[in-house]
Amino acid sequence: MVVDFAEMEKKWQRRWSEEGLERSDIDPNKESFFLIFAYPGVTGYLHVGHMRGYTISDAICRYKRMRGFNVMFPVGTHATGNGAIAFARRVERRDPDTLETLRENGCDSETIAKLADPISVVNYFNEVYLNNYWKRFGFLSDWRRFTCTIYPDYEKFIEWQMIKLNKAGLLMQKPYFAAACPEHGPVAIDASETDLQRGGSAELVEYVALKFKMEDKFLLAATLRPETIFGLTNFWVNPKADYVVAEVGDEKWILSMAGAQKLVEQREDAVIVAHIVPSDLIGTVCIAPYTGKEIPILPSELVDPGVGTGLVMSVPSDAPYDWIGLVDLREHPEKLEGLNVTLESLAKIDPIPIIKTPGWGPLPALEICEKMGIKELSDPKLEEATKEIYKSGFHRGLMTEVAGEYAGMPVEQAKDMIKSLLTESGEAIDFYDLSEEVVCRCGNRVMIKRIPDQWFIDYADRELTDKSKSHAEEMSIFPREYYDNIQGILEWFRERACVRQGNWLGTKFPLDRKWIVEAIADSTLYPVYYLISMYANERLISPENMTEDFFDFVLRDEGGAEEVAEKCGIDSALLLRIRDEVSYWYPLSINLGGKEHMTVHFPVFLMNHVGLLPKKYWPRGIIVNWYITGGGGKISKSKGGAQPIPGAAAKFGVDPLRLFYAHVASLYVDVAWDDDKVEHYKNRMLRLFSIMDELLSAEEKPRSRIDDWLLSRLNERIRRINEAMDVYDIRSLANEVYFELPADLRWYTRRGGAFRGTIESFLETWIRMLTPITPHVAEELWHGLGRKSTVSAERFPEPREDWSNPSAEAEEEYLRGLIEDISQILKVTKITPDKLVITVATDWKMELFYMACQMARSGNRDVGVLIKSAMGMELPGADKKAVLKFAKSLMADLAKMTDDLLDRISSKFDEVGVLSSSADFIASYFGASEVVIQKADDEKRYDPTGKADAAKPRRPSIFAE
RNA sequence: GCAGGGGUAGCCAAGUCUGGCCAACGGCGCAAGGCUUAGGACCUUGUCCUUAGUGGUACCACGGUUCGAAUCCGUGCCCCUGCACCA
Repeated sequence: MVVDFAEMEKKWQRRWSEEGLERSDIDPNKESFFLIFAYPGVTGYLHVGHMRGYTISDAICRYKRMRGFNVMFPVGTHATGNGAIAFARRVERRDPDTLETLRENGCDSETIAKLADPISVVNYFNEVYLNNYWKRFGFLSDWRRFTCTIYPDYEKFIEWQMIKLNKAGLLMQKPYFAAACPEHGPVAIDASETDLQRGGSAELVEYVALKFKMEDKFLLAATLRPETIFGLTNFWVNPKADYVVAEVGDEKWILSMAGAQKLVEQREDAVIVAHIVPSDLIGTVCIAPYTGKEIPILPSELVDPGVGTGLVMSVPSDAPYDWIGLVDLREHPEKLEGLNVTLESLAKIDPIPIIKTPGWGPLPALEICEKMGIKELSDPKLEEATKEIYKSGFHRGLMTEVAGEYAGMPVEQAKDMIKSLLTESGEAIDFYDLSEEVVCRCGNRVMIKRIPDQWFIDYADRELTDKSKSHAEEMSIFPREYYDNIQGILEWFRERACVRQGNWLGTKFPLDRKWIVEAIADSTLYPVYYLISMYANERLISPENMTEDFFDFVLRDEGGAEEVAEKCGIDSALLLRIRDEVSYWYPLSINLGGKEHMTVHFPVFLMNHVGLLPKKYWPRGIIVNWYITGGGGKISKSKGGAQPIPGAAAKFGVDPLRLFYAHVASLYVDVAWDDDKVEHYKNRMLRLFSIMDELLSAEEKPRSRIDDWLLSRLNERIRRINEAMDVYDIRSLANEVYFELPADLRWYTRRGGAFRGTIESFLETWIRMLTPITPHVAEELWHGLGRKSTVSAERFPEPREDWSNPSAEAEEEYLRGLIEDISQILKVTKITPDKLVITVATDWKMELFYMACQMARSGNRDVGVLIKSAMGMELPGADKKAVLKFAKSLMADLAKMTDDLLDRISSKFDEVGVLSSSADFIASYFGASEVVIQKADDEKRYDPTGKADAAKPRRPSIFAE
């Protein structure tokens, strides 16, 4: 079968657009359904995996539309941040990978030339997403409402949001420590390294820097383990490093040059005033904070001047590096040459037990070095040893008696207490650093900078948190696990920095225009903005009209129409129209987004709604989707999927892709992309056309029992599908519609079904059900059936009483069970049957069976009672022994059955009748020339092996020869 | 570190909340047959062991609750994901 998917897609998309199916306007007679997917960030081309969530969104919306809802499904893009800037920079410096990607995606050189400008990048990709992705995939989205976070009208909306947050008391300012380049200001540290030359995976490290008194100055040692001060034995200085004196207030601090530069970023009052040579330090002593202990200063080349403050306090009991450092000096006295340190003084240094950890002796560092055979400072195992000791000591260790008032306390707890004690007494300061070297694009080293007046949104606010949590309980949140987890996430969510400076696209912060609103903060309330964007896009309102009063009125029902209209300079009728639009469509029914939004976007989306909009506008649902990946994580070339999205659409067809997304797995697991799989879905699509052809061209036969069966099955599946879609289980819909129903159809045909009326009813119903997932194919088939309407605008089937036929289904199930049994027997015996004898149980067994069913249904499954009643019954032809035996096995069977099954099995039907009318079918199925149907009590029965009496109700005995 | 998810037959993947039509949906792969005769198409049957339709063994491992467990509880082993100025 040849199907030109591309042409078919174009044809129907044009038709939908002509009919305006995608447009969403108020209709007071219909209930609204409003779904968005979390808009993508504009950072480059998307790949086929990204289309999964979007496609599911469209399928859900199409389903809802067909169920009679008035559906709103707008799309937009998120351009805030540095993604577009980074992209433009790559184009500007003609990065080969970037240029190749652009060309692969069909971007001509003229366009490429324009993409050195970030705004052009945004505009370019907005077009790509809209035309090459979303429209290409047949989405029925209201394109008039498209918006982007850097549009001037959108920015007015964000300004309003920030103003309202402030008025609601949800903004606050406090110091903050963030990565920054000394020249270019704030930079983003992330793996894509858009701002950086290297160091994208660095993390923020919070040290405590302890002050060790030395004459009139302090040595500043950064540590992660302040609780180990009790085990201090010495101090480490790198004999080759560059040290300086920094003046901080009226104190003089000594630290490495690099450390001092970091210090300057973190404290405005710090100034570097002098250099100092390491040999002036080594060999002298300093006084430890808190304990007041005097300790010697020793050399160690392992002290990295670039890490922390470039000075290290030594705790050989628990730090393998420190222990081996001492060992090293003892064994290499030449390292002490020219330094004022004697071997005798070294020999006096003994590790002090400070932490008792289960499984370890008093000096774990010595122990682990021994165990792992570490003897040299150059041994790479030192790192592992350090981690091991730290992990077990921190989680399970207790402070020993040397810790004074902290003795016996868990390390985890002592650490925090000692830290705050030292910082509060001025004996230590917080000191921030990065876990690895981070270098800005400009070549400068990125450091942690103190931002004294950072703005935050106070998501820790008690009232806001509580309201959000209780509202989340009322929402439809999928999957179930996330419904449960979101409670904890909302509780955990703290203040969040909401503005930033630097190289960044986004809205200027209205309270202080030196800031730009950060990328999560401007993407929380936006679903409601789609209800306004259309008016801005159509130039009915302009950004100047979009004042605080305007938004207050349309989003919060505040103020009088006339008065507000005058203030913001637009017509009051228009103002009312926009407000009505909001109140008709809002709240949002579903926000669908990827799993990465679970701890970031979804909570703030919810809390901003709760904090700023009236309760009637709080969102109703969230769906989280997992990804299509390439086996290892990213989409890879080996398994396919690396091609641009339009290429995939051309290769496989849009509908096969849509079916792949919907059926390959539930939304809540990651799935690897696989060309072969998609290819199979394509075949499945093609098959739909031939199925219809075959059905319609078959020679008609009169209506029979199998017609009842098919319609009843169809009806049951409709019921199941609608039930599944109540919880957005799109995979179940796909499974029933694309796999189960065709299987039913095959059985129907095989059983001789070919009644035109049934076939048309079936097709008509089935094609409607194909529409949400594979709309183009559905339209094509719908018209192939001679319908003139667009099926996308038709109603989705609902169960109908007149199709339901439980007895027809029961009969067919009985027959299929029998066929299975016969197959079993033939398989085991390897008989090719010429004659099949099927014997139905005797009447008295039937009678007993029904009675037992009645008993079981009324809750009585006791064998004794059954036997007693059986004995009292008149059962012609039955002997007591047989009755007893049968009653026992009967109750054993019934005991295992569910009520539902009991109900079904209890209804009477005529086994002999069903079998007689199917005898020909059974014969042809097995290629037998004769099928005999008989009753067990038939005197003329054919029973060469004496099996006939084994027949039970619903389980006839079988003999083959 | 903080939080969360998961281990199901050769592979992917339903089922687990609400225990019982579950030897476990569906797909893929494989085998046989059919159709057709080069099309990666389609249809049928089979695909844990055993067996005249029975029985046994199975849903990471071990233990428990129950008349009954893939499903509930406990312990252990293994894998994965997200984490805030990256959207």
